[in-house]
Amino acid sequence: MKIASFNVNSIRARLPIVLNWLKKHQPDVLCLQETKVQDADFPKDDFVQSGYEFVFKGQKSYNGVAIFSKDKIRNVRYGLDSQPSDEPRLICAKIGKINVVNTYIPQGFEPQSDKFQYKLDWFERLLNFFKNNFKPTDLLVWVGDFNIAPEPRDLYDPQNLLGSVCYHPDVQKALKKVMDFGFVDVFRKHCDESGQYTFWDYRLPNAFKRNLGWRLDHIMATFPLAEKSAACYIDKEPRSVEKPSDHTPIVAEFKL
DNA sequence: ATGGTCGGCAACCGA
Repeated sequence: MKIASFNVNSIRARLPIVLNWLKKHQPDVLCLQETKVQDADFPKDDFVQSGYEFVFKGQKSYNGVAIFSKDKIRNVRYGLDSQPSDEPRLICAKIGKINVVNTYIPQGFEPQSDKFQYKLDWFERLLNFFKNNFKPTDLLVWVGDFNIAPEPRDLYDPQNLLGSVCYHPDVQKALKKVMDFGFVDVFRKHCDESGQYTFWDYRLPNAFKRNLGWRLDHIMATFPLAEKSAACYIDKEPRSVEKPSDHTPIVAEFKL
């Protein structure tokens, strides 16, 4: 079972990249974030030949999530179970034996803002979502753009960037509380190296070339599922084509 | 070298 997560920064702008990536890697499940399209305009027709079924929830301009799967997608739910439910930020579904939760967590703008508090609250509401709907013993995978680099080795300049919205003590605490539900960072189970990033800011000149990045996209699994993980890696190849997303896919393989 | 991020969507917002 190969499952991947990719913040595409507009599914329409990234159509060829996503189609090629599916064809080449043949993941069982691909979770997307920042599709940036309302449901009526989702490019369904471009995926009918792909061999995948898919579910999605979006809005005009911002946010938006989708799940592609070879296997049947069951028990689909959108959004948190508290208000505001933020449907374009969370899809939950069951695929095979696995429960999949795909999240696009709020970025937080800046630490002294309402949006930052909203981000912190979002982690807390997500923890309640997990508590209400799952047990730590379930086969559950939580993936997506979390907008947090968990540790110093997960961003290019931890000393100078400490306190920014995606590398902030309050967000680290918020993430840890959710992890304490019973999640394992699958990437870190398989790789100790620093400099392994999934995001490079467009605004920083030659950020990718200089590897000035952040590890913001994650695959977390409950212990019984993490035990079955065989590999986890970041695929930087989609950064080498024309018009790349600012993020790149992360992939995990499970022996089920 | 006379530039200097993207995408959406139509003036700026969000990342």
